[in-house]
Amino acid sequence: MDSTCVDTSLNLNLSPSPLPHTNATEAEVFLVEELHRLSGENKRLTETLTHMCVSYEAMQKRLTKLMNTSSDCDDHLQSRKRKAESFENCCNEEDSSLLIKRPNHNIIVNNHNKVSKVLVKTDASDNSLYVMDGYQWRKYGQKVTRDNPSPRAYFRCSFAPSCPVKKKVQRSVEDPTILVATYEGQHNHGRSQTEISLVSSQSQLSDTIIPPLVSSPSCITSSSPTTTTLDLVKNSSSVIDFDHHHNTKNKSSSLSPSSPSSIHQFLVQEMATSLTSDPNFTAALATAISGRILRQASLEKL
DNA sequence: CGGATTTGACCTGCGC
DNA sequence: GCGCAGGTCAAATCCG
Repeated sequence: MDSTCVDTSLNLNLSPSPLPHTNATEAEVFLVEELHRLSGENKRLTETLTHMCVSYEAMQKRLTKLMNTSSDCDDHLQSRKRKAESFENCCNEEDSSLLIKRPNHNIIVNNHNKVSKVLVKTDASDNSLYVMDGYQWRKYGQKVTRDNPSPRAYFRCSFAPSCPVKKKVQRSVEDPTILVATYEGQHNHGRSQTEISLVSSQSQLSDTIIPPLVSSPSCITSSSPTTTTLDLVKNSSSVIDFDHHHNTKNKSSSLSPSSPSSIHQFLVQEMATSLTSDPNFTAALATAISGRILRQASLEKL
């Protein structure tokens, strides 16, 4: 991760420069103060980013460790019964899978088996078994299982049979307001615009997770160590699109929905969330964007 | 009318 | 071999 960490320091030379004029004008004083302020802000952002890089590295190490030990979990998949037990164990023991927590949902990913589990908190009044995750699903069955009074719904990706992904949704025994969605396989296609719109509205309403989509965390980092705010803006656009997906088609984005890592996807989302919830970052982003727009407008005037 | 959902029947694998 | 339970199929039904 070190290689992908962004050095956002502006390397601003704040030492008193040998100005040609002996008396600094008011504008120059203002500019120096502004530079100081931006430098401080940039420092804070750099620290935040460094902290996130460290966290990511720790998670990456843990994931590697877990994947090495997941072969034990494979042995449990020999029989259906044991498979079910194994999955329950995976839900209960953090050591057998990666558990990622968010306010309204958790994701438990067993990468080795390409099975992931998403816990979605729903309203108590909501009896549906539908988890809006950005993909289009076709329900092909429902069954009441022995260990859970609530029925389990079976979904196939609507792109089947070309897309092999299946999903099972069942309410949690412990907490019926929690929907447990189990994903098997990985999508070999992206999401349609309508699906993206659904995600957008859904994420605003109930903060539902978007599962096995994929991206590399490097997409929010810069290849240039001297990249400044504008590059950050450029690179983060796809991340923000991932979260909000308004009306922009993002086919050329570095985010490839069919890449194979839901964990990376989630980490990107986490980073995007952290960044966009940081008032300093959003302020800097707004400044950069508005500055760019103003510059463009002034260039067009000329 | 076509696509999506529902739901009972059927299939399959496992444990005894 | 039988029963059980999870998973899938497909006809019926619903809905826009």
